Amino acid sequence: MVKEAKLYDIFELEVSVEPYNFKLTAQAYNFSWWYNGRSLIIPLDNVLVKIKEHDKENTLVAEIYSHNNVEYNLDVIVEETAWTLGLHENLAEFYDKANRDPLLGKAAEKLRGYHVRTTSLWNALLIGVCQQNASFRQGWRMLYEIYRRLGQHVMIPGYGETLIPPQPKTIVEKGIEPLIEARTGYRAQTIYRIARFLEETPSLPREPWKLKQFLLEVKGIGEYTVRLSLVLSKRYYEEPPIDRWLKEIIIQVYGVDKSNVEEYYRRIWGKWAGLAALLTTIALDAETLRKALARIREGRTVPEEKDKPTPLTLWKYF
DNA sequence: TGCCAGGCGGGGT
DNA sequence: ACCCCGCATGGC
Repeated sequence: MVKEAKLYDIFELEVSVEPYNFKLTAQAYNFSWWYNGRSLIIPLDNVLVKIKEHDKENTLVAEIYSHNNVEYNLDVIVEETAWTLGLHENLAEFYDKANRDPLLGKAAEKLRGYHVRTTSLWNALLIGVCQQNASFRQGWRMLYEIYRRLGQHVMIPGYGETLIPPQPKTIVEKGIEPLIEARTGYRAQTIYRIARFLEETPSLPREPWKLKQFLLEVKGIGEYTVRLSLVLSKRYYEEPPIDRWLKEIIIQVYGVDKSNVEEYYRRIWGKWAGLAALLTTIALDAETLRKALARIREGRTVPEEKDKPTPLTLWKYF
């Protein structure tokens, strides 16, 4: 039985940073539950926020929905929505730098204005774990199966079916079996441990570097997963998530020795390293390493039209 | 059909 | 600070 959400409130948001591209921000690494080509759904703690572009330039219109009677503070919802979309984040310096980069130069033009659309730390960790030792497509399928089985399906008028993603509490209650059924393999144990850890830890450190040390205590969370999760949930870009895939790309593109990859990458990107890493996956359609390297050699370093899911078209398939 | 994929931990040296 | 292996699963 799928519940229907009701409209509670409407507000507008001004896009005051330049560059900013709503479409790219909304569609990248998203599922059809939360993006349909026009509207973006952001599931917040108690409500669902539906956002689309206004006829007026640099303006977004947002509607607040809920499937049960909730109390909420409008100011808090507005602030959380603006944070999720990165409406106060100025990436002009990043895109200017990226324009001059041999790998990201072309993509920086096409994707200019893309911002990280943040998600909760818990969701970000889930994304990271599903990417472990799997292809992009396998990882996102796992995530899709987890959400589909354990999330709460809700109808939004004028949108269709959306989903409130499962919280750690749900995972703890239902145990690892649904995670195994979602074909997560040995990652199921890690996901379960993360859920229990977050349930049992009442307050986490605010500073990213300290938070990182906490999270690394959980068996199954390593450097890559924790860094990616901090990029996706906190916009903490200082420490780039470099996996086997990006490492080999860096070695070949910049001609650095394998022992200096991270040091080099952090030197050229500075405080934008994590964002550059993420943009690289979008630029190359998250192709597996062999194909990604071939595309770089051919100079095809911008997203292409595909008949299969890519970071920008995931929402058309799942 | 055995590899291998956007990792990780545990074990070695 | 390295190197190596096993690990669920799915796709060549």
